[in-house]
Amino acid sequence: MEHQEPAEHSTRDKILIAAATMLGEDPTARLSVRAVAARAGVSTGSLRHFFPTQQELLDTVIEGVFGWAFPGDPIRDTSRPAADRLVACLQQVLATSGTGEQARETWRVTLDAYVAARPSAGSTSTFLALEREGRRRIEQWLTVLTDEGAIPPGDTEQRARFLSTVVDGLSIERALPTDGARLAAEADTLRLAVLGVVHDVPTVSPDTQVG
Amino acid sequence: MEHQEPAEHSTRDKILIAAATMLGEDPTARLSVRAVAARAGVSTGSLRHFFPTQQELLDTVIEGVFGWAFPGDPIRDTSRPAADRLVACLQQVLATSGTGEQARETWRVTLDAYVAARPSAGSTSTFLALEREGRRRIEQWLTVLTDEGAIPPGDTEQRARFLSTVVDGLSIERALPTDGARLAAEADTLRLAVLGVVHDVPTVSPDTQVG
DNA sequence: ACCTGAACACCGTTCAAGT
DNA sequence: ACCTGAACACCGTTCAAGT
Repeated sequence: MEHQEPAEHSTRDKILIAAATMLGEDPTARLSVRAVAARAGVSTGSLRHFFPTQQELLDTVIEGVFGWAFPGDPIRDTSRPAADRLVACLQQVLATSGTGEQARETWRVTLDAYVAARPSAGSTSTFLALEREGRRRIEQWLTVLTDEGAIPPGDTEQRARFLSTVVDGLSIERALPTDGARLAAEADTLRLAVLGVVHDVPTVSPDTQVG
Repeated sequence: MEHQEPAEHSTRDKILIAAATMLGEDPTARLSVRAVAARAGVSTGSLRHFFPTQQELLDTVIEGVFGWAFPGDPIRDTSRPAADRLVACLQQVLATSGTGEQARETWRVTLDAYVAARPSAGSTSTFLALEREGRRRIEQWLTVLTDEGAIPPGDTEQRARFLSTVVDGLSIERALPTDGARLAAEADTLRLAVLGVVHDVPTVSPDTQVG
């Protein structure tokens, strides 16, 4: 493999690196235009030139952070049933929570930042951006399965939100005390969750149907 | 029942009513100090006097919105669809988590006890007992609906575990930062969860059907 | 095309001053 | 105790002006 000298970072890269560094140093950091621009050594106007909106900057940074996590996902392995593949993808997400002491540490950090004290407005928006990115990932999986016809068309955003909540629940339960049965139950729970999303049969009787 | 003249709303009430109205008109509305104060016809300083922090105002308003909901256990109210009843019961469970500062306090206590340090064997068994009791309650609801024929026979314990996880997920999300959309999404998420439990149509192709 | 920095219209919070 | 409104230190976005 060849090695390349860094030469000179582009302004855009400097901005992204500054923002990512700040996030690394403090996950609750508020990535304001002025703070990031100063850290990157560029003007706010320059930052705006590459990232016309603060949301775009945040999304780009967080997308990058998420990107380093999952290499291949099994969503397009059509030799397996759609539900199985979706379960496998969610298991990958859940795997980042770790287990036992690692799971506790993960939640300790999160809760120190957001629950122990009332979070600042800045750290809140960072958290929401992270959360949104996680949902976006699930939405992509759902879209793949919908295109396949494995999932009936419907509100993808809402379904992603639901699955995201299930993963949150399993994740916090990993950090709490547990008996032996719980670990085995995880896969079943994910299967039931996916069932809520995959099937398309109305459960209400036709005459009580909502308009 | 007696009727009472509104007489005069207190300043505090005027503020809450203004904020709730704005939220009703537009769930994504930004409830800024100045906007709410103007709508209520009071000064920003006066608003701050009753709600020292913007977060406190928001929490109080949202708590109120959540509050107007559940008196008794609706599981046997056969005039409603089974799925609706189960959703209502789960909303009751979720309601005990509280919202805003109360939700944070609930989780703070739980996590201090079980996550901050590795818990003792004694506290662990207490926790597990509480958890088991919560699941048992959900199992009873599921049994009622199964007896009715509204839910196909199946592993009730597993289903209760799943629903319990969903409630856990929603509960921890109540303690974490949130945008306005989450409130509306809670009911939808519970509905999707119940969907995973209520329907009885196999999602696998008939030839792979379980006997 | 890239970059600057001032200007604009906001924001949440604080606080001296009134009643 | 309740209420006012100015002031402070921020924020995201816009934009004329430079290179």
